[in-house]
Amino acid sequence: MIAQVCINYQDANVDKVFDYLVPTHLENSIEIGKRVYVNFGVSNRIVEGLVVGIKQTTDIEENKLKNILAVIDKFSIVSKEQIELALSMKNYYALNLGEALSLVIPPFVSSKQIYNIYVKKHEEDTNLDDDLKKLYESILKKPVSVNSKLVKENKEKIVKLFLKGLFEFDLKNFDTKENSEKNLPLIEPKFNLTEEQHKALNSIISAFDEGGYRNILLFGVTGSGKTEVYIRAIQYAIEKGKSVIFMVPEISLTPQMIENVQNRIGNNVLVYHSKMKSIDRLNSWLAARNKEAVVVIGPRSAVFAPVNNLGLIIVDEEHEPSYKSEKSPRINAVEVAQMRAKINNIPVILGSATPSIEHYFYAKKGRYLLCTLKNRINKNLPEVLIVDMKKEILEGNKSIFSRLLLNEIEKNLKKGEQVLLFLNRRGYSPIVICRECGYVYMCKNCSISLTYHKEGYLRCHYCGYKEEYRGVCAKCNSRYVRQYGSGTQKIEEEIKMYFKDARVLRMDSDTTSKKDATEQLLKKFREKEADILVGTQMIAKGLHFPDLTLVGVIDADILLNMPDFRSRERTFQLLTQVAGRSGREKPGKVIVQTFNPDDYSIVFASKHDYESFYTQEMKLRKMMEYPPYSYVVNFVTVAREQNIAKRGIEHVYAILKEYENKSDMKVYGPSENPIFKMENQYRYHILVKFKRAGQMISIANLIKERYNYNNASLIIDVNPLDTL
DNA sequence: AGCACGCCGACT
DNA sequence: GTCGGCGTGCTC
Repeated sequence: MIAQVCINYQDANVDKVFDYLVPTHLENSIEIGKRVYVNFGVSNRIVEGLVVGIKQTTDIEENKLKNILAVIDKFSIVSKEQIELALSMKNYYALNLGEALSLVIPPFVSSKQIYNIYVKKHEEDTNLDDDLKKLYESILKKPVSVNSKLVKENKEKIVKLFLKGLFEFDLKNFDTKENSEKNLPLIEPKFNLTEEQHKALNSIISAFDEGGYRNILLFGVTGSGKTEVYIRAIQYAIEKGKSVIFMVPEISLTPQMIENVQNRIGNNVLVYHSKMKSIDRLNSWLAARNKEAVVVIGPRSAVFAPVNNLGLIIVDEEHEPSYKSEKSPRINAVEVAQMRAKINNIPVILGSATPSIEHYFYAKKGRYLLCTLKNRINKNLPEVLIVDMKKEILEGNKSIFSRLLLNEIEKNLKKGEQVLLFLNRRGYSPIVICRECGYVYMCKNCSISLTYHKEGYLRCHYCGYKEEYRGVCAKCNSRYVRQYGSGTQKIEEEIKMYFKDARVLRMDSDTTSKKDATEQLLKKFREKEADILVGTQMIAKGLHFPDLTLVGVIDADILLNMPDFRSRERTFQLLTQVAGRSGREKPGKVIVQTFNPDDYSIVFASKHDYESFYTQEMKLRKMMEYPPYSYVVNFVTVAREQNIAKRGIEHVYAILKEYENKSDMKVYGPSENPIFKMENQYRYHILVKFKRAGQMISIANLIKERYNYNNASLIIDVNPLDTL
């Protein structure tokens, strides 16, 4: 028997699978997904590896083949399917094998309280040296975790005992939640599906019954009842004994959704996300693995849940950027969901009110199945008014608020209805400048201006650097220092000046950093203890307030002016989303303030016209050869010294040049990154557009393999959402 | 990651 | 002549 082992799976550099001979006494305990000890390299040092495959024969010469020394996990910590998924990710994102595997390895493996070293079975005459015996007895009495002091100080002895087959890793014995599960009665809805919902559900069900990998784009405007379609699809799958993974962009903003699903599906609903207590997370992990058919609901990481009999994946708000990881490995959970669906031969539902351009394109082309929900179930869409802020200024209004917005706020306050003011920028003002010498306060770690916070400090919104604000220019000592632009703090302050009696709440990452703060704020607003809610991105999504009838978008241009080809798509999506907060139960209004009142993303968002936006945007994408007309990879080199980062990108460029004529690609750069310096590291990048996905993957992997300038690290971002 | 191999400069 | 710098490549 031969085991295929990934060496040091957390580690980056041994990026290969190695064959090892399984000695007969280990044949019963070895399994895919368990970790093992093996000899590695010329000096035969003992390293940990993960079994990723088992086979009967090998091409490796007999004298080179080494033995598995010990199997160290009692049960396999990753499934065969998860390993397959990791291999798909490795290929698509040009990752190291180790990086890819670490995504599917459960976090409890390194948890102190949960995963421990145990004595496998106690034998009296173990025939051990005195100090080994001492350690053995100690662990026999009290099992220890990998991170414990005892293990760290006795690394070699522990390994020796493992090699003797005396130890194994296992879960700590604790009460599983099984008994405390409440058997609440299921709540059945009082309403029937609309015709559109029926049609969508039927398409989903027949795709499910047919089997096979299939993408279904569920394009439903806000309030058209997508959730109900999801729930019925989940019910259907569960009845057929299949599990479902239900992905949501952010768990903290979807408590109603979770509650909804739990009320309808019952005990087999598992929540799974990284902010859970590790014991709760383990419970979900175990249940996912042990139960026949479950629903796992969670954000990005839920796509890796170890469920059995996976029959359906649902991605809600498929267009949300939070599905993409900003850190390496830069995976996109939507793409990973597709990979997993493909592996399992099952359908994946992508739901959105504003589908990503690429996905809608594929749906229109027939590559995806398209289901549309056009009608809002109860009410009509809010009326959206655009205010040209250039005109406001020309006509003498220099305030942040347009006259129209102020008027409408006043009306709302009189009626006792609520207002939401949206500005995608926190802090007081994003720029502090000396009017004497022109100095702009910059972060000392990043090429980013510091944002003034009214608590009296300046903060970098990229690395978190903070310094005291003294009101004196750091360059010329002038007192003529001014703050420019506005963030949510300023909006809050100014709106209180205009409406002295209004009760104003602010919700941004500064006011929600404490635990439960988000819930508290939303509860206050829901119970009408406040009239106006000022906030960033986080108030744009999913919230439902019956008395909220006015939404003001203070500055619609922030996203629009990002140096990125998706800026219009983002703007359209965000405007549509935030507009959807208004008038959910009564007629509502939305006022959009902008300096670009004619930009099609703003115009079509105000008309709730996705189709026209799509058509217009596609013209641009085609002309500029952006996705879906190309596949984009961003290569970034990062180093503490500028010229080292530069040299790094030149290496990448040299390799790219070799392939430029052999494949259908266009190379842009090298150039400095839009944010050149970040967290004290300089960054250069090259953007490459490929005509074919296959070529993108092979070139990205080639660059990864051949890039060997170790002074500057290389980030490969496949399908980047932005290039900052 | 380690470790060996190998191909050049500065030394007893 | 050889000792050792670290660039390159391999580890089942």
